[in-house]
Amino acid sequence: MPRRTPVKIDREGSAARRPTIHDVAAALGVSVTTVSLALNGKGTLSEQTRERVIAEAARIGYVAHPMARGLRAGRTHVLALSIRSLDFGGSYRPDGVDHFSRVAGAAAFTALDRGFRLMLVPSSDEPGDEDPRWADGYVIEDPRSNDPLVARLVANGVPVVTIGWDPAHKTRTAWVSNDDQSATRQVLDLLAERGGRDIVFVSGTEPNSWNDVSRKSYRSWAREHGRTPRVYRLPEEGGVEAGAQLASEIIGRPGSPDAVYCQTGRHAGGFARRCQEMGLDIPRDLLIAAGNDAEQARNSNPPITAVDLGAETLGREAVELLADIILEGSTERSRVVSAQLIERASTAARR
Amino acid sequence: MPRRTPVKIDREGSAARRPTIHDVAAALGVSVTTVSLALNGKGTLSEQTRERVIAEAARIGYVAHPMARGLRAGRTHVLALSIRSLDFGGSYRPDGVDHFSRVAGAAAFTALDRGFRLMLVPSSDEPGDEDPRWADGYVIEDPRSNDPLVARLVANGVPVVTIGWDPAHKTRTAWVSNDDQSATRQVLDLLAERGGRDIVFVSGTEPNSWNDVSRKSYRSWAREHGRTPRVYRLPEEGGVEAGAQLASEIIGRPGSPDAVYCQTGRHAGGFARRCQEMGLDIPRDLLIAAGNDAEQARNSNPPITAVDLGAETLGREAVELLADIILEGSTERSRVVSAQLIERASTAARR
DNA sequence: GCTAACGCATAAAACGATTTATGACAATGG
DNA sequence: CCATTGTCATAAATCGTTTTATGCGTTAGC
Repeated sequence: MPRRTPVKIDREGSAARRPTIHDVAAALGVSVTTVSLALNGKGTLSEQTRERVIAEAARIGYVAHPMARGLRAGRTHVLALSIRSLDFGGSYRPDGVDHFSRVAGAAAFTALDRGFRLMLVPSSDEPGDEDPRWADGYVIEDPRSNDPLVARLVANGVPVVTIGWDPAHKTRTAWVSNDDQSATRQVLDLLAERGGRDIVFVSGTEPNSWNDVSRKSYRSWAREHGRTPRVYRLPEEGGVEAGAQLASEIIGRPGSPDAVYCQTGRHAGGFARRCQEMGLDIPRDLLIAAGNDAEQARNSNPPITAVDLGAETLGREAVELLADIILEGSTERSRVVSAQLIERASTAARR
Repeated sequence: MPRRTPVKIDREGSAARRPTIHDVAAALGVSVTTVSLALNGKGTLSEQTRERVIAEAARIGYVAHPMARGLRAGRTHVLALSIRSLDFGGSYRPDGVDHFSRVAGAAAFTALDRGFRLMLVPSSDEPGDEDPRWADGYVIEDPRSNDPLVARLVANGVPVVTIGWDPAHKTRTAWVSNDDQSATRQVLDLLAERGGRDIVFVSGTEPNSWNDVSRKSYRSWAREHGRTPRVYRLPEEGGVEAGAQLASEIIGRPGSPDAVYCQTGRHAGGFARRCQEMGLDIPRDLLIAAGNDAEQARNSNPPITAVDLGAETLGREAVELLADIILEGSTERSRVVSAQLIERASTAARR
């Protein structure tokens, strides 16, 4: 006996009832098992039956109920994206939003391409937020060192891909990242080539791999080139103001540098502006470069040389990798995305 | 007979089995019905029983399986966000990303506060993309005129809140928006007050309410003030370049304006830069203002006066409104979010 | 003392798919 | 002619909830 006679009394309500697998089965006079098997390419069915089912399903616009499918099969076809650096101590941080949105946008599109939808999970560090029944896998952007969210997910056996890695546990998850070391050296080489003698490095304070690796690379580069490393650390949240503040403190004093490399674009923007207000000419008196290509770098005057981390590529590759792991059981562990050094007027050759 | 003896043989697999409603029921020796009723605040249960259930659920960390709940109750506890202006003709547009990300970020956080999660739905205009079984409601940012996605959703009886409204059907959905008319007039008043005689208006080409209303407001303002309206329309995708291009075409020619109001921040940034390259001083020779507070406005030199549309507020209010409609059956139709005029050096009084 | 009402809890039927185990029938082999 | 094998399809169990309809004692009403 069929479980329900399919639609005699059609509800008049506003929300139209979508066709179910039973409707397809009934229309063809086959069982729901057959329909499911045909649509999922499983079981042993004659090619002819399979085609008939597929055609009929398309005709009446049948799409499996996502919740029903998720419940039974344990696959939600949802990927979760957690932007760690966006949320800190529970409060929303509107800065740094440029990079985030590019990653999220690209990730969302890529997910769709691979048959997933992307869910935003602002990471509140509260247990329960990472419920594995919601998503088939997680992308975590800029995990912090010893990230608790990552730890819980991994412990629960949920596939995770990080963008950048947890500095305390590089091997715990698959990851996608730039080659931050070579990017850093490339920038420093450029600054040196353009006449930078005393190059100061300004880093952020978040304990993520981008900050870590870049800082280490700067130190070793300085050592190799017989220069004394000078590193400052500015909180990312400080933004443009923090950069300006630092400039006030070190420019025009004894030991004032002739070149600055700020990892954070906003810091670079603020630093540059303050220097100009103090009467310096960029690039004549001071070379300046930024470690990410934020709007502040592009739109400063003069525009600031910057590293384009390829936010879109990072987002896309992270999702691709995650999809490969989930769908194909890939054991790939990491992908390196190439960063692009964009030379602008702030490091132009001095005439 | 209980449906299943709860966990004797614990699977050794990696993915830990989460406790179900049956586990809670068994631990207390009550029925699953009781547990469900207690947890959802329904039915007639003694206060004592209710509390015992709640306590036990908390103790073992029970959280309802989202898919099971979604299937049975028809509520997914998911809100979908579609950024119409981000996707056009199937290709991802990285520009305009600043506003998008702020809206999305704020929306995601607000959704969590109201017990929802936010799903990103890049709107490909393909039927099926808007499957109402995925989300309890939709937020649609900057719908186009006669937006097909909006139409399908409304036809299916899905709750929709738009940010800005569909110019062809303002009453079809609930919406959240700035008061674009008063914002426009405020900017124009400022420009006039600072000595702008010949004020040109530069609009975008997307058929959304922001563009529509602002343009109309400019026209009526001009009429009221006895000035001849001059409107240019630049594609949003053109970005900074388009703005610069336009400046080349109209500045320094006969009828060259002494003030410009570009709706799009990127257009304003490009326009300003090109003017300076042509030897003009801002604000002495030309006043300039932008209709949204993009990075390009903030970081130009001099910084450009701009309208802060309050992206975070728009995202937050849209979700709040949608949640009120879904959760409380609210019949509220619209909320107006106040925009902030931010005066900067580009419209400073001329000495 | 009998019925009605009430308070509290539950059994069982959905929701819409996937998966497992099984069956019907035709063809093949000895 | 019976047993074996293979092909194709299906019935029924299951995933974990919510909801509907029902039951069982106890108290109240007359």
